[in-house]
Amino acid sequence: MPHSNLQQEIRKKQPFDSLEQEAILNILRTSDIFHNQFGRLFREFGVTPSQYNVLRILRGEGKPMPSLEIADRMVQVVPAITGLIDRLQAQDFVKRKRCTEDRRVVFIEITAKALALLNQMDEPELNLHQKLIGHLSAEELSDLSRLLEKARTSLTTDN
Amino acid sequence: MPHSNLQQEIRKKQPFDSLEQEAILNILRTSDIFHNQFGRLFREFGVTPSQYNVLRILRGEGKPMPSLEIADRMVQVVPAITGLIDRLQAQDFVKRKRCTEDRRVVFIEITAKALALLNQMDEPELNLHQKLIGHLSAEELSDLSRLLEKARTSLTTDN
DNA sequence: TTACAATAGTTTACATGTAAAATGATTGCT
DNA sequence: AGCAATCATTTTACATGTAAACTATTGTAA
Repeated sequence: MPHSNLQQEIRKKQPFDSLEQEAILNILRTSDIFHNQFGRLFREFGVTPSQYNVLRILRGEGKPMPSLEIADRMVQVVPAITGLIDRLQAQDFVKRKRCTEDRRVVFIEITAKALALLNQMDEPELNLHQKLIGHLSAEELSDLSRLLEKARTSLTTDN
Repeated sequence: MPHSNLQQEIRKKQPFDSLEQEAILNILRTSDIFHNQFGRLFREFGVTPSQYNVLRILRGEGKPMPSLEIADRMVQVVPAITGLIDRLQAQDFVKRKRCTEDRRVVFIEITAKALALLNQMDEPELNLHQKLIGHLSAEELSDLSRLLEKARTSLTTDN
């Protein structure tokens, strides 16, 4: 019989090579599944996860931001941000404003339309958070975040 | 001062709305970063993470598999598997074989060339696992896997 | 001041993930 | 036997993620 739930889920015949491999596959798989769930919710409101992410960053910042600074807060590679902003602009969710002091910089500003949409999405999103991991205790959630943050330290420090 | 490391990383001004939100963002972000790291490693060998994933599933199974069964073990939505197999076939990493009994089914078989490539990649991949989360103790890794598996139970049971 | 490096963003090319609809084959039912 | 439902897979259309190369602008140094 399989040792772990993940091993059953992916019908893996052999046990995992290591605890490290198992943990990493668990991270990737859980993320894929959750990302998919959020994608379905967001689609009902006409936006993709990445678009929603950009809008949340802009709302959180409270003022226009250079586009590369937005990209920087996402894991995202630089060139992808351009098309993302293009589509948000086409939907009237953001405006581009060339900076007068440094004409290389493009400031991105969120629109009232987008803020209204986000406002409408806040509760459904909160509900999905609860649905997905509301069954974990506060201690488990804290442990989970702590372990994931520790996992990332191998990369955030150097490299 | 920010309460969590994640809050610093994404330069979020406000604390998280909830432990649930923080945990979910930690899962998504860690996964993105790790996925990116594996992508870079795999690219050195000429394959993408998804392609590598398919080949690993085929090697693990030990015999040809229907394409939808491969898709099923990945989180992947069905239609994406077609193009994925197309490109693997173009690189001589898999062969398509129409099943004679049920002509709807296409069996996918891994080639010796792909097995040789996988063999060559085993050690580098193991090293990357170590590099990424080798600094977590065995207990931490077990806890992490256990918590992530528990997180997924909200979806694997029903829905 | 001119030459060159560094920055901010965009374009291009290609692989992927998602949904909806189409194709071809097989099964179940009358 | 005939035909609708089902199944495995593919096609199409669009948004995203990644790398490499390119443009415009700014900073720096000889």
